[in-house]
Amino acid sequence: MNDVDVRTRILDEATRLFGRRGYGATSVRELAEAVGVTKPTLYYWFDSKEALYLATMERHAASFRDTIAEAFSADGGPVERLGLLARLFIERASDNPDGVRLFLLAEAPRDADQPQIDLIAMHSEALLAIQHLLADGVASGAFRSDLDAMTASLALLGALHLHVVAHLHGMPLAHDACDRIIRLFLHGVTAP
Amino acid sequence: MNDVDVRTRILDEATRLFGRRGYGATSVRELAEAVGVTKPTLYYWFDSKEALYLATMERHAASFRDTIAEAFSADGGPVERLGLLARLFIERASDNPDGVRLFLLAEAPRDADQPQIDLIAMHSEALLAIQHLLADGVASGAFRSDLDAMTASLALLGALHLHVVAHLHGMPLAHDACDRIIRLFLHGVTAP
Amino acid sequence: MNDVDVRTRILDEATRLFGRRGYGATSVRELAEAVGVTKPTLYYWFDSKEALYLATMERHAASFRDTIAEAFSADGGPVERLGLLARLFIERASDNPDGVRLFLLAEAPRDADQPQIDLIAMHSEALLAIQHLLADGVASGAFRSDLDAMTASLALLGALHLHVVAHLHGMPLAHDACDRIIRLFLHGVTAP
Amino acid sequence: MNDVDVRTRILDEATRLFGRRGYGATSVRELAEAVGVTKPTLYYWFDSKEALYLATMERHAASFRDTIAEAFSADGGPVERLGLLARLFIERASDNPDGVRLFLLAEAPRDADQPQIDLIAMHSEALLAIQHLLADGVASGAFRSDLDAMTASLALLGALHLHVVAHLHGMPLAHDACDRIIRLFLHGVTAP
DNA sequence: CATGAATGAGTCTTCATTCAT
DNA sequence: TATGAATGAAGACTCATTCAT
Repeated sequence: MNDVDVRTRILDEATRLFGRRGYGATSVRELAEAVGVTKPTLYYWFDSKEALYLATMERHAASFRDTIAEAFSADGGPVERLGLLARLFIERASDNPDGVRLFLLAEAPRDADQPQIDLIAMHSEALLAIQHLLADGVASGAFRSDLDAMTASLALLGALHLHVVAHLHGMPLAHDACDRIIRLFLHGVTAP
Repeated sequence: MNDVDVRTRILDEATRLFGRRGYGATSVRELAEAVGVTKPTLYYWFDSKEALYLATMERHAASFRDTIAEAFSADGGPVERLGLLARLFIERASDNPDGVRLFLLAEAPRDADQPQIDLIAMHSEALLAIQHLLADGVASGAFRSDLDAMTASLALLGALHLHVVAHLHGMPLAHDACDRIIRLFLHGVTAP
Repeated sequence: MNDVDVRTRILDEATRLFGRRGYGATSVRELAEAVGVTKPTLYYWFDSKEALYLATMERHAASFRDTIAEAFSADGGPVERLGLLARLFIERASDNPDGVRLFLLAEAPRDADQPQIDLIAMHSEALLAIQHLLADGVASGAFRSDLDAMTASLALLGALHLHVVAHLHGMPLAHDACDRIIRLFLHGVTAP
Repeated sequence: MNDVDVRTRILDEATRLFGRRGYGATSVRELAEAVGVTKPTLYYWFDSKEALYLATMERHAASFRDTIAEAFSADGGPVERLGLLARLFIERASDNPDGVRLFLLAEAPRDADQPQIDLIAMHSEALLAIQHLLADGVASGAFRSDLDAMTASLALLGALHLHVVAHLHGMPLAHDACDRIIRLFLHGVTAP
């Protein structure tokens, strides 16, 4: 039907459906129908539903890691790079809502039949990057010296995260939303 | 078996299981076995699996609303009440991990068989409360006058949220974590 | 449909179908249709296809054990009791061809998905009984003193077994077939 | 991989797997993997799974027929040739357990999807040979004149058969097991 | 000769739900 | 109130087989 190769089309549909319905609520039949192939074809390319799920997650985890790495290794001071990271985070997430939903639905600790994927484990790369940038900023005197890097990194990532989630739920995102978040992160709410 | 009434025991187990496995992955049989009753008994108390799910969600949404209201209507200035809200948010979430997971797994937009429950809709009460507190603070001159309440409320709630999630994933939570979050929220990371 | 209880009807059909097609070639769907119930009903009574198979085997193994015990504990000398055992063996087998086929198809050592049931293990009760009777006969002077009980018991049981198998394949069985087998077993083929 | 031609390797593996799992429980995929070829290759050499099964059976039936013919046409009197037949029967069966199992699993009358192969039909060559030898013995005065050839042939073959089956199930076989069987067959169990 | 890729029909099993008691 | 027994529909997965290359 399509020109893209079958494996990729399967992964694309898996992202979409797992992201919308969740792992348990997405049936292999639905997946196959959505791709336009038969179930055995799907099993020809992936060993099991679980293997397909993990492959889907891994594909997006990799792209997420790239985004982080890109911002982290960019030129500029800590402030600029934090801004870039925020911008990229929100941009990529907005461009790829299915991928985001995929990880949102995997967010909770779970057991039994849903394969173990850890949003926090995945986010921890971003957390580490942010913590590094913060440390750089403290070293350069840009950030307060008593800064608690863990709290701050969780706060920034949480802020970005919830903005994306709200956006996915229909809230419009101002064109300068990132700037606002970063500005808040830098200066807080207190009146000068 | 237990002395608590059946309906409550069903709701408790539903919270636990829906929160751990998700809606789709939790079977009515498992639920009945976990409660120690037969399936028809379960259907005697709740019309359907979906009705049980909604009741479970509602019970925790109500308790969440109470928490927010409690903080909102407390005595003290905006800063103190923000601090109280943060403390209560994290306290109650830590005390009730199953309830938190229940909403985490429902976080994504979905269709088909999972009943519509909206984390953002639920959080929006907290968002509104925070925005009110922020507006009070702006009015009283405690917060900067150009404060963007939406951004700030999402940022604070996101920061709290991610702390809780990280905690659920095993990260230890410092006894003064809330204070740190609030302090950061008030003053930002920039060196004075 | 029938008056007999469902569990028994399932076991009856399972004997028939497993005995005719073998374990692997008999589908749960076929079984359910043959019984006149739905598949879930079948799973209500038995945990799995394998559990049903084992229960079916056990039911007939028990009846086989009873037959052996009946002959073994009858009155009379070794010769008479051997004759009775032979007669019962062939009678019961002829009356219950499905049960016999069930064990015939299970005869080979197998692995993987077919549950382990051992024709020899089952026959070994008969072998032991025969060996006891032979030992009694040797003690009483009826049988030759240098008799090899293992060889003789395998020979007698094998002779009976093959007669039954041939009968199941359509060979008519003379009314005095048992007598002939026993007579041959007692005196051999050599001319006096 | 091997030097033997593909067709033969396929037949060898088919003997092994059909003999261990049975026809229905052996999948074409397993067969292909065991041989080390792809499924289409297997279909290049054999028209279908059933055709492969029949070819496998036929190969061993032929070797069985040869064994019988060899004993039957040997030199010596009826007694010697009966002994030879017994020895060859047990020898060849012990040397080729997979082939024996192949026929054991096919032993039961069946319908539907398992191709019709008849252990009795196959054994009947041996039965006829034995009956001929017995008739020779009666004619020569070696065997009793009122001998029932059918009963005796089934008895001898059954005795041999069960010894082989027991051996396949792990029972050790005495080096002179054949002699003991034949001696018993000739003289019976009765004390002289 | 051999294969990578695909399929329609089937496998065993579990689902949420119901009904007579 | 509660249950033992049952069901239609669907679950994930595998079957023997084919076809273009």
